[in-house]
Amino acid sequence: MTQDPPPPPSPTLEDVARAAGVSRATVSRVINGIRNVDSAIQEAVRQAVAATGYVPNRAARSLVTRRTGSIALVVSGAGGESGSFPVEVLADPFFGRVAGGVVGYLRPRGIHPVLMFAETAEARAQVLASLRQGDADGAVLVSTHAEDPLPRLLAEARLPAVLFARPAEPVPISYVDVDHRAGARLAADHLVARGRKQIVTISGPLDVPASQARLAGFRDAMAAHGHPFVPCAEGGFTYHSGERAMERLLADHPGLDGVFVANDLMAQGALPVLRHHGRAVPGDVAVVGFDDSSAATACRPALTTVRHPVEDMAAELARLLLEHVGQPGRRPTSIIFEPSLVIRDSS
Amino acid sequence: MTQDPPPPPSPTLEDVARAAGVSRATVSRVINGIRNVDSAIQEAVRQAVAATGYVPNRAARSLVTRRTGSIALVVSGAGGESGSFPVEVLADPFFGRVAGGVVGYLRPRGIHPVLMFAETAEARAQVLASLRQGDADGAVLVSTHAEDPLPRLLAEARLPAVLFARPAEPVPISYVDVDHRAGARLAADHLVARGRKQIVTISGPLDVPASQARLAGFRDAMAAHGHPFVPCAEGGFTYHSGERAMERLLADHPGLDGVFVANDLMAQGALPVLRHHGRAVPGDVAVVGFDDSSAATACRPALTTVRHPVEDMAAELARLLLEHVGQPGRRPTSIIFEPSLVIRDSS
DNA sequence: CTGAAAGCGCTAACAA
DNA sequence: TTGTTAGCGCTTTCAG
Repeated sequence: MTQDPPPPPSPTLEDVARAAGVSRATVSRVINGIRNVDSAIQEAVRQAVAATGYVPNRAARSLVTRRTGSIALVVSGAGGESGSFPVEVLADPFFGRVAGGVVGYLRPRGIHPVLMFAETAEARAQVLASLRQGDADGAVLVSTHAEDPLPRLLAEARLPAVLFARPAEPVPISYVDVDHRAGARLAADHLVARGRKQIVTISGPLDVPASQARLAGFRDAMAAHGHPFVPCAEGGFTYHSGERAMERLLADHPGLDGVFVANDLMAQGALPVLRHHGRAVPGDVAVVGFDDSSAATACRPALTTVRHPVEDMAAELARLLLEHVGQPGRRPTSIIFEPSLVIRDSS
Repeated sequence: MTQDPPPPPSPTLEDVARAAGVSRATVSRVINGIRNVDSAIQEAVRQAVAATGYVPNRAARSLVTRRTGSIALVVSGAGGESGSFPVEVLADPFFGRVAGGVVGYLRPRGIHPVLMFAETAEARAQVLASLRQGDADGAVLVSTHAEDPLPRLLAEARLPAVLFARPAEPVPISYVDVDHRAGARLAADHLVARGRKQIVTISGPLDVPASQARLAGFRDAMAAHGHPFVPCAEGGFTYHSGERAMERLLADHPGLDGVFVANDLMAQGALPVLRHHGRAVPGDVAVVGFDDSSAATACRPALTTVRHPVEDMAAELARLLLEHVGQPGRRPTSIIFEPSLVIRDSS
């Protein structure tokens, strides 16, 4: 057993107060930026803080304020029985963007998110308990699947929470989302403007509201352009599902000359399949993705895609959550962002 | 201003004690699983806990135990001046695997990591302060660049911390790493066994110890096979840098028939370049990657690669950290994992 | 404008 | 085996 000298106890408010020759209360006021403190004293306190190397103790503060000052970033959804859910989710570029947006907003405010996963009933219970116990003041939720029970559970527990994307069934909870229909319309208009005649689409999983909206929006827009029927192959938002869907479409509609793929990752999978079947992109087939994720620029050719402002949305979500934490009675709000078309080389 | 009725105050130990007809201390003992409590009483307490819906208050507990019961997952390194560091890092499949491994170990133990980023001096200071004020009991550090000052800062502050990968300069801190040289040797042996004669390599950034070790290990093994000189193009572990490096190598060594790429992401970038230049893989050129990340199976053809057991390593790292948190004086340890070769279609 | 004092909910001696 | 008690470090009335 090795032993180092025990670390010196860190200074407390009391120590600072003594060094500054004032009371604990005064030091506390200065530290918390409360006005009504003589500026000479403020200065003295600041010096004492610097001299002692004082850092406020979070636990003590939380105990009295009943706030932890941190928030949870919860990834929820129906993961398989495998224990690998966290790995899969974290490797998803979409999640990375959400987390990045949340962190980007929170960090300047000195708060670090607590990462939690809720893919099983047990994990959800753990998350709920964690929040009730005060691991965080509220939660930013990202669901990977529809029908996620967690939003409702959080709302019922009256825990501050906000959602990335509209829930499948209405739940009294704030959320941000992108206008999926409008995005799909952008893609449709673009493919038609490029003179494509046999246009098909690869959708996301149809139990997800976002997938439904993208498909419906695309079909509506195509109908308005005089294409009442658009063949569709359902994918699962993964690279491999994109490959498979493209294979199916090519088999059923060999003459296709335009594809709208409901996310970039599937489009990344579709591209090699097209090439393998001798179709040049964009020469023979124009491809439009959705998201404008890192996959879009990793593709060859680089993907024309509908930009989903995920980072901005996530930042707004974090802002909303902090607002809810600050005013517990606040009514839920939803904010819808507008997508835009990013034209690259695939169409 | 909307108002809901204020939420009922959550029950405290005192409430449970009253309901069970015992003292706070006894309830505390039961909750913390301390023996020496009459089983009848234990049962009564459990019932009272269930009846009241009691959840222990973390802040109060931390205040006295001087433990938060959570750990920080810190991503460190020299990010650019852009504020997008978190987004970039989180989108990296490698980081996802590390985080997944850490979470996989921690979650069954009821602890959720706090996510922090430390790419600038300011951010590092914030991380240090955060740890000192008790946002977490210790830190798992993942550095994206060598010469990261954070490991040393943490060691000097005597904060429990562990590292993924050996630091560039020695620092008294525990870490896990893979045997990079051995992995590179595996790749060399394999390419030679496949009958390749003009073998080249794409290395990672050479200021990173891991990159140096992979390159050195590869060259040593090739030398042992009678190839004293192996051309190398330096990359930056990114998709695009892999493309560029492959272009350079092809220009300088048009006859190359085998490539060892120091990570899968760069290999994923190299593959389309080879195809574009009319080289079939593995027919004309055999390609071997490193990491066995998700990129390896997303490639076409699927990548033969050196498996880097990142998740297992990360889990071990989390275990090590908890050990250090538990015994503050504990000496640093390092654990080296063995890589293995995963043969797929690219060689 | 500043200080004194109470107490947040819990654990850990120490007594019994 | 159980209960009593003293704080952990901080914020926040309430006096002054």
